[in-house]
This record gives sequence, C-alpha cells and structure tokens, in this order.
Amino acid sequence: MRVSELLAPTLREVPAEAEVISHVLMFRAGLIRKAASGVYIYLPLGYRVMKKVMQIVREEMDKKGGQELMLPIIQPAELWMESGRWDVYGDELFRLKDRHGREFALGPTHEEIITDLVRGEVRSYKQLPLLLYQIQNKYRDERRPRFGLMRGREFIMKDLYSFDKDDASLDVSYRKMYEAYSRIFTRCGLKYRPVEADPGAIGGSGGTHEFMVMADSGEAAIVYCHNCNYAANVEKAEAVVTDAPSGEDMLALQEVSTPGVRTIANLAEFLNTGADRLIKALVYQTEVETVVALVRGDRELNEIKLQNVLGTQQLFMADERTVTDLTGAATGYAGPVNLKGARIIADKEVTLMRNAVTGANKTDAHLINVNPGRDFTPDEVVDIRLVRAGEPCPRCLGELVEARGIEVGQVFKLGTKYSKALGAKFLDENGREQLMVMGCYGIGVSRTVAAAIEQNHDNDGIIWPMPIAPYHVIVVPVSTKDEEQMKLALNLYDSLREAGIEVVIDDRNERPGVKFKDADLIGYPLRVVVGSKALEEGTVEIKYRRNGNVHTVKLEGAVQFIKKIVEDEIAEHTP
RNA sequence: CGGGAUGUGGCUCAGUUUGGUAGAGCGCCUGCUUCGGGAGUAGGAGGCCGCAGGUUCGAAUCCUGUCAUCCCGACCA
Repeated sequence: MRVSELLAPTLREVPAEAEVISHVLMFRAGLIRKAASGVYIYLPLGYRVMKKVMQIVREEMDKKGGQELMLPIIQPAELWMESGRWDVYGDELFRLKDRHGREFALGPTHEEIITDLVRGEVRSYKQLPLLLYQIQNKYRDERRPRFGLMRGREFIMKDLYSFDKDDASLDVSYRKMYEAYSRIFTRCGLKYRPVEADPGAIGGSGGTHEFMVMADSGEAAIVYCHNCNYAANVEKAEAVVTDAPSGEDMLALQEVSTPGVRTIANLAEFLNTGADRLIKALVYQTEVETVVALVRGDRELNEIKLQNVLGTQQLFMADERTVTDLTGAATGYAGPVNLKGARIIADKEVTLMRNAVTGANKTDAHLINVNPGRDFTPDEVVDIRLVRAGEPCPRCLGELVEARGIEVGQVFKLGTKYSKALGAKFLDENGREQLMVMGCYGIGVSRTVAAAIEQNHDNDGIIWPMPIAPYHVIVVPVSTKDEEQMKLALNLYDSLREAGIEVVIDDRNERPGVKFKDADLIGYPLRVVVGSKALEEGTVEIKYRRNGNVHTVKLEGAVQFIKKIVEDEIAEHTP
C-alpha cells in the first residue's frame, strides 16, 4: 500500500471529545471516526487491526472445535419475551418496529437466537457437545457510552455458545474456552490475567472468569496473589479472616453521648480509638426488604457480595426517611443492638470483635462495649466486605496486590437458564428428555483493540504488538524527489511484499519529519528509512518502534533481516 | 436518570460580558525556496456561527424551546 493512496487522516491536535489515551490515539492516528455517541467508523487501518484480532480469535475457536456462523442482528421480540429478557433488559436494549408494527431488538448478545436455533435442530445426545460462535456487531444502548471503543453502543464481539449434555461435559467445554482465551490474548501480544469473577445479572450456575488486560486506566479493579496464581475481580475476591477471636473480657454495655458525630472517622477521633474497634452499620433497601449490613469500621462493604447474599439485583442505600423510621434516630446513629424491622447481615469479621462501638439508634449517641452474641445476634454471618491490597490470599495466605484491568473477555457457565426458558432439550442415552447445559464465552474485539493501545503506547503514539499491527513495516524514502532513492525504496517495498511482509511505503511528498511523526503515531512496529546512505553505502536503517533501537543493514540483506524480525516477533507471541 | 459544561471552516480555539453582519493557528489547493523528526514564503478555497422560534432597524452575541456532544455520578451480559 502506498501511503499517498491510503485513507489514514492523522491529526496533529488532540480532538476535544477524546479523553482516554486509546481513544485519542485511535482518532489521531486515523484509525476511527465517530458517527454518533458510542458508534464509530473503522477506517482502513483501524479495520485491519480489527480483522487481525478477529482472525486470531477465529483460529483459536476453530482449533477447539468451534463452528462459526452468522446470526441476525435484528431479532424478533417474541424470543426475548420467551426468555424473559424483553422486560428485564430495560433501556439498554435497542428496540425497533417494522412497518407492520412488529417489535424487534438489536442483539446485545445472542443467547436467545442461538438457543432457538439449537432447540429446533438438535435432538440427540449424539449431536452434543456443540460449540457455535459468531463475530459480529452487537448493540447496547449504554446509559453512558464513553472512552471511545472501550464502551460503545455498537461494538464487535465474538460470542461462542456451548451446548452440552451434562455438567461434566460443560466443564470440558469451559476448560477449552479458557485455554483458547489464554492463547488468544497471548497471541495478541497483551499482558492479561484471568480472574475469578462475579456472575452478575446473567445468572447461571458454576464458575466464571474474566480476562483482564492489565492497564491502569482499566475500569475493573482486581486483586491477585504474589505467591500463588489466585486472581479475582474485587467484586468477587474472598476475604480471609485470620484474626483470632479477641481474648478481651466483655465489659458492660454503655451508652455515650456523641453529639454531631456521624462518620466513622469522626467517631474514632471522638472516642480516641481505632476504626477497627467500630462496627459500621449500613442500611440498605431491596425491592422487598430493608437490611442492615455490618462491617468493621475500617472496612468497606462489597455491595455485589451483599446482593448475592440477598439474591437481588435491586439494592440501594436506604434513603434518610427509611433510616429514621427504622432506627428512630438521625442517619449516622444506626446500630444492631435492639434493632427491629430489618434483617441484620454481619460480615464474618464483626463476630470476632469485642467491646466494639456501634450507633445507639438514638440521635447523638453511640454504644460502647458492644459484644456480638451478647448484645445482638446477626441473622446471617457472611463475607460481605471488600478485599484490599495487603490482605491475605484466600488460597495460600500470601499477600494480595491490587491492580486495574480492562475486561476484554468472559467465560461463563450458564447452566440451564436459557435452555429451560426456551425449551432446548435432547434425548439422552436412556431415551429420556434432558435440558441442554449451556455456556457462553464472549470477547470484545473492538475493546481488545482499545485495550491493546492502552497497554502499548508512548508520547509519540501507538506501539502495536507485531501480531495485530495494521502493517508490519513502513518504508520511508527520505526524499521522494530523489529518483534514485525512490527507486531503491520502491524496489525494497516490492521485495518485502513478495516475501509476504505487510508493508506500506510512504511515498508522499512530505518532509521527512512529517513522515516520521505519522509513522510513530500510527505505530508500525518497524520503520525502514531509505536515505542518502542507501545510495552512497547501499544500506538502510531499520528502527524498532517499541524501543527505538536502530540497525543499519545492507540493502541486499534487508528483506531477510526484516522477515526474520517479523516472524520471530509473531512466533514469540505464539504459545 | 441526576449534576456540570460545550456546540463558530476538516482540527484546536478566539469573538458572546457591552448586539453593528465572522477571525487566528494548524490542515487543504497553487507557485517559489526548502528537505533525516510535524519548514519558510506569496497567493487561494472553504463557515445555514447545532437547529427552531422570539426580541430588535440589525442577532454568533439577548430570550425561549429543542437537539447533539463531552465530563462526574448512578448503572452496566
């Protein structure tokens, strides 16, 4: 490809609407343009990268026995009503009507339509397991699209759905996908980590892992162990209680006046004690009840864990009125002692506390020397707190480290949720009708591309890992007016193409500085400069984008030299 | 959905307070000079000032409505 003919409109300035680095760089490098909020045009270079990632995904899916198919984006509402998600999905589901007034959804995911297909076509255990996948645009009317391709309303996603005859077989399918995902992100040249995750609203039974590309700009917080390979989304990370029960003698319960003291920090200061001696009582509401969650004062509640304990998706901090009605006091003075009318859920750590401090359910008063078991009894004692760095690993008690990541993929055991709702059944060896056991496995392709940039860039622009670079090499003739130089450059370009290298030649009549800046911005892994030395000494300069290293090599050997680097770097990322 | 902000050539922005008929830099086109890290110079093209109403002799500027975009939060298979 000649750069003079390539539509790669680079920008010198930072577009006002872009915030995160991947968005800025994709915009500036001429990879994408915006069509509407959260909806993007992939320009030729951007689309080449997408296709590279899709191809890697495709190869690894096929290797595990996945079969690619194409599913409709426009899906009939009836199917969504059948699964119950027409109502549950809410405003996030793009909905439209045809000329007859029939309702449709733009697929945000494809469980319904694929289950519909399989229930109609698969009847026997002999046809299972079945692994079907598609790589297509998906649609979610996000409340707040942001960060460019990171959270769009239209995005490219690979979804594979597995259909198995039983849980054991599902485990095998799940394992296959887990391995395939590890290979995919390795092959893309990304630093990533599979982490244990919370299943969220998708429901389903069994485990789930998220694949996180490590980046400080990531939206997800994870913890992982220094010592073993435990890693989890903080939403899911298990808290370990290592403290032994305190040997302190229980003192007599006593009320103290604490006028105007409503926060944990103020209370600790006021009573001249540590936050770990306080019990934080948080009042929450669900659609059916009010609950009080207790955690140690120096800990944070993990709302996801609490949601799971309560079995609800609808969990809110109670409003002031609810708190006042429940406790008979202003907010900031809630406590578990003699509290009626709400379920009390205590974190495991709370039950180990002795002579603790809690709200007195009375404005301007707290209780000291509160002892769980003696002064109150929680309805449930469970792990409901947020795990932080420095805490012990739940597997090996090693030290946990916190990091941030971008969720680019998730593997998920669905169980029979959709097969049950949609009636996807088969006959087993005994001629008995069984529900298919399903799994779903997604990879955000466009998000992976954005994540790759978050992880691979510098002040000058993108630094593509070789396997997903739009082109491997850019040949830059210093002067296009120098006919001899151009000839050498074009010859080299042709030879590289013939050698199977993906190469562009910057034949624009621009000053060298402009071409170098653009090459750095776009992030071609290798840059070959054909300048005066090519004529005088018969050498060209090969520069690595990643580390800036320069090699001067003879023209004759240049193709071999480059081919080796390209192949080696791709091989290096092939597990 | 709540809060905040912004819409002026392709991009970044000034002009709006105090109404008088649209500017700069970059980019683009042409010529000349330049040519190893975003050149210089001369000339040129390009703008329903987001949209719709209103006020006014006159609106980018004031008023009302509306749409879009971005940020923070809530939310998120």
